[in-house]
Amino acid sequence: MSADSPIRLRFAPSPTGVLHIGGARTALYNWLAARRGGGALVLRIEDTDRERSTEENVEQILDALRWLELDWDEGPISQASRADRHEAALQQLLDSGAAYRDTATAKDVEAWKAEHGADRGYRGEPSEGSGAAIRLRVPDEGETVVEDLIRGPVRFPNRSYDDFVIARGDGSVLYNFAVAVDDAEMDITEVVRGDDHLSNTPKQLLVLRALGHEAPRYAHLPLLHGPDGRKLSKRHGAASVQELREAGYLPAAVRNYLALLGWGADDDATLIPTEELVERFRVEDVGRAAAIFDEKKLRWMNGRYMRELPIDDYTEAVARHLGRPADQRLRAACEIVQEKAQTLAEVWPLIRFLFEPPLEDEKAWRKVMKDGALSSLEAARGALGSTEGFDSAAVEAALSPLPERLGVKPGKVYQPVRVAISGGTVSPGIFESLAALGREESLRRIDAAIERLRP
RNA sequence: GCCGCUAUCGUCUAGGGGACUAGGACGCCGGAUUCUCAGUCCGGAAACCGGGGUUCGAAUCCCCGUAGCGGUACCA
Repeated sequence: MSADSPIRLRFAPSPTGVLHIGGARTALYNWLAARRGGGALVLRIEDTDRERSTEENVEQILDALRWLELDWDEGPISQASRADRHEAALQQLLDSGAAYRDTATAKDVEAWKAEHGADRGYRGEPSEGSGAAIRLRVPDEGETVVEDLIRGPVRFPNRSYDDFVIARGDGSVLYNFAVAVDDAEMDITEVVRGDDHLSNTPKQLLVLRALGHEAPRYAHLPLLHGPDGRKLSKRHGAASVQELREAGYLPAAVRNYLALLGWGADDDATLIPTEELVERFRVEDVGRAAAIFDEKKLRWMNGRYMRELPIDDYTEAVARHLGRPADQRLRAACEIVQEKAQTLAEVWPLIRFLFEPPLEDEKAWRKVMKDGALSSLEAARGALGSTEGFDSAAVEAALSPLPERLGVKPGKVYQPVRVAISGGTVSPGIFESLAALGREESLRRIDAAIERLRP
C-alpha cells in the first residue's frame, strides 16, 4: 500500500459482553484517527467464540456506539461470516507446511515444557488423529518485532512462543489467526487496540508472514483501570457505556473525557469539543501508562457541557433521559435548573416539585418551619397574592423587602417558602421556582403550610 | 515460572538533558458572591517509585531493583 493511500482502521469488539469504557475509548481513538486522516473505519464483530458471543451483546455494542455518535464506514462485519476465507488461508498454510495438524493436548504441551524448560515455547510434530488442532510453526531462532506507534519497537524472542493453535479440532479458527487474516484482507492499515493485545501481536505477525501478507501498523493503547488501580469492572460504578448513559452523561462530554484518558493536548486544553479533537488527536501522542477512570472529573466536565447547551437541546436531552415529552412546561423547568445540574440524572430531583406535590420531607420541615416561619409565610403569602404578573422579577420585587420589614435574615423568609412549595431545603432559585410554579399553585402550597403551622 | 509493557500531585496529564522555584485540569481545603444546593471568582496544600550510573548538569538517557498490569487457552 503506497504512503498516500487513505488509511483504514477498524474497531473490532468481541460480543462477549457489553461495551465497557475501555472499549469505548478504543472505538473513539479509532474514529478520531479515521476522521482526521480522511480514512475509513471498519466495524468488525469478533465472534469466533461461539460459546460466549451473543446477538444481544452485538446489539448493545452497536447501540452504545450510536449513542456515542461514533459512526463507521463499513460493517458491521461478522468475523464468523468469513469462515470460508479463514479456511482458505488455513489450507494455504497447511499446504506450504507453515502449519501442521497436532493431536497434542494442553497436558501434552505442559509435559513438553516441563522437559524443555519454562522459557521455551512448545514445538510439536505433525500427528494425525480425530480432533487434531492446527498449529502454526514458530521459528526457534530470532525475534519478532512489533513496530508500535506508541511504544516504538518491541522485541519478542520467537523461542518463547508456542507453536500456537490457529484452528480447533473441529476446524473453527482462533482469534489470533482470524484477526491477522481479516486485517490483511480488509486492507487495514492501522490497528489501534488495547494493550492486552501487544503480546499477541507477534503471533499475528507470524501468521501474516506465513501467508505472505504485509502487516498493518500497530498502536497499543494503555489499559483503563478502576479507582482502585485494578482492572475495570462492575464494582467500579459506571463502567459500561450503558451505565454512563443511565447516569445522565452527555455523549459529547463522554467523548471529551475519554479522549483525555491517555492523551493530552499539547497546550493542556481540557474542554475540547469533538470537532477539535478530530483535528488535534494523534495516535502517536497517546501516553504509555495505564489510566484510571475518574468519574468525578467526568461529572465536572459533563456539567460544563450541560451548561453550554442551548435551552432547546438541553430540554430535549432531559426529556429523553426522563422519558417525558419535551413540552413547554419541561422547558420552563429546564430554564431554572440548567446552571445547577452536573448530570441529566440530577435534574429531576430539582424540578420534580413543578410536576408533583411537594416532597414529604419531615427533616426539612422540622429544620426550617420553626421560629418565625409562620409569620414569614404569612407575609410572603400576602406579598405574592397581589403582584402585578408573576414572573421571577415580579416575585423578587414582592419578596425582597420582607426580610427587612420583618427584621430577619433573608434565609428566614426564603427557606420556609422553599420548603412550603418544594417540600425540601434544596431547589432552584426561590424567585424562579415560584414563577415557574405559578401564582395559583404557589399560594395553594403556602396556604397549606400556614394551615399546618397554625396552632 | 517464562515473555512483555508501564512508573510525575489522590486522579487525568504537561515536560523528552539546562527555560523546573516541576505547569495545567478534576478533586480536596480556605475565602468571596448568595435565598438553599449548585454554579462562578480568588487563594492554598499536594508529585518526579528506590538505588546505581552517564554528564559540568537528569523528572528527562542507561542499568538494576521494586511495584502494577498484560500475555503465556483448541477465550477474545
